[in-house]
Amino acid sequence: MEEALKIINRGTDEILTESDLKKKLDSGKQLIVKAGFDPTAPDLHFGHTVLLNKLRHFQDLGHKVIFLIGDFTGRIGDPSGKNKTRPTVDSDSLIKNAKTYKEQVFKILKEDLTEVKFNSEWCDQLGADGLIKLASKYNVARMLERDDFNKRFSSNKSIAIHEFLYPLVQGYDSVALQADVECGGTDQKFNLLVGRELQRDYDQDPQVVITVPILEGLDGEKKMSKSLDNYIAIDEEPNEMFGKIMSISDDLMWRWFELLSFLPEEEISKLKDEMKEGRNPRDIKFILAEELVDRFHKKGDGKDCKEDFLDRFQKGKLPEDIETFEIDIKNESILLVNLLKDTEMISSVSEGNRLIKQGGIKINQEKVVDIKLEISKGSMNIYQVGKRKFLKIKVK
RNA sequence: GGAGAGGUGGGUGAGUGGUUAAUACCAGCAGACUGUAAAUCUGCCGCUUCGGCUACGUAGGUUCGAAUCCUACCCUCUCCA
Repeated sequence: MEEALKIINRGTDEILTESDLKKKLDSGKQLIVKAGFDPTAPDLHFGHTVLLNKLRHFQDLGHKVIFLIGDFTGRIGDPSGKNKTRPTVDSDSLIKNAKTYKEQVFKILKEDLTEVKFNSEWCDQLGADGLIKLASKYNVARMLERDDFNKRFSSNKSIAIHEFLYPLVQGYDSVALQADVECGGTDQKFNLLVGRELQRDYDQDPQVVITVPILEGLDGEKKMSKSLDNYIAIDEEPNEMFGKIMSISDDLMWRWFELLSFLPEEEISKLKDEMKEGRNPRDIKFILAEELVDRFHKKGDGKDCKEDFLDRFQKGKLPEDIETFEIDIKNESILLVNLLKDTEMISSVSEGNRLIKQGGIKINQEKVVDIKLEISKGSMNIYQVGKRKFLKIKVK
């Protein structure tokens, strides 16, 4: 029991309320743990895993997780309302997205203790009547308690009416599922709490709300998200994943240790001490990168990536597994920049010219200096753009 | 319903008839340095068959010449009712 609480506590921001949680755990029954996900973004990234790990902890304790895809909520529209109406997710891509989710999510969650559900299942039946009834359960003053609503309201920014429906519908999900626990990011706190209120209204035992911190993305400042392109997807190539982890700042590294690593807290503070005493932060970042690559690929991959990384960036070696590309040309030779563009190593001729001027293109490890370099038919070389892009091209 | 503000390159945002492919910042990219794809520094940062071409909400118009002026339309925001 104490042990269970400790596991659940790690890495959470808040538990509301801990005494409720204790009670539920004490009851001995299998708890229903709910978490909602966006139907439009099937690419799970590290940011999502903070939450998924938390769900997994519950499963480890034998509880059941409901992975809720908010297809109905998504249909209402974009809350920030700035752009045109958000394209509605048609049922075909919905099914596809759900499938992708499943493939990825079970890298972390246990399949037999997970149920995937869509909230349209019960929301569609609500109808206008139901929605009105639901809306009557809450009031504007309380809605305005939500921080972002509050800010917008007091600074005269627009708040669309339907935005009020979001928390309500999300809360109604908890009612429909009779959730015991709901987990979400700290930015979801208000919505999660509405669930508690509504459940009480429907004579249910209110859910325990658990919030987890929001993970900062590669830039180290903004929250990790696909739209900001500062994310690492969990199905990213091992070397790519490793490299991206190595590219985070030394400061951000500690935040990631805290939120993503499974290392015991004592170990982490030991590493911090070691760095203060002069251990190279790079080596400490290696530990993090190895652990995460191992987790999302297979054990041992992390080590391979590390060796590869050292070879490439320390010793300047070429990577071992360079892809080979064959291309047919009409004439006896082709301009280097055109060749690179055709093989999509660069996106435009202008970019290529620029890279050559800056010394960013190499053929067989040798820097290219001539913008007008021609590559002749029948050649086979290793081309390098920048530090990371390699391709073996055979010109036929 | 009335009054007003504004829509500029991936983002923020200057520019109000002519060296303006468009200031600046951020992001991005390359190079140097480094025990890291950290930090820092430097450079680049529309496309091109290198002749040019296409760009400042959309469509027209004025002009030798417009992102800058005019007209219409679309969109966003603010204030009053």
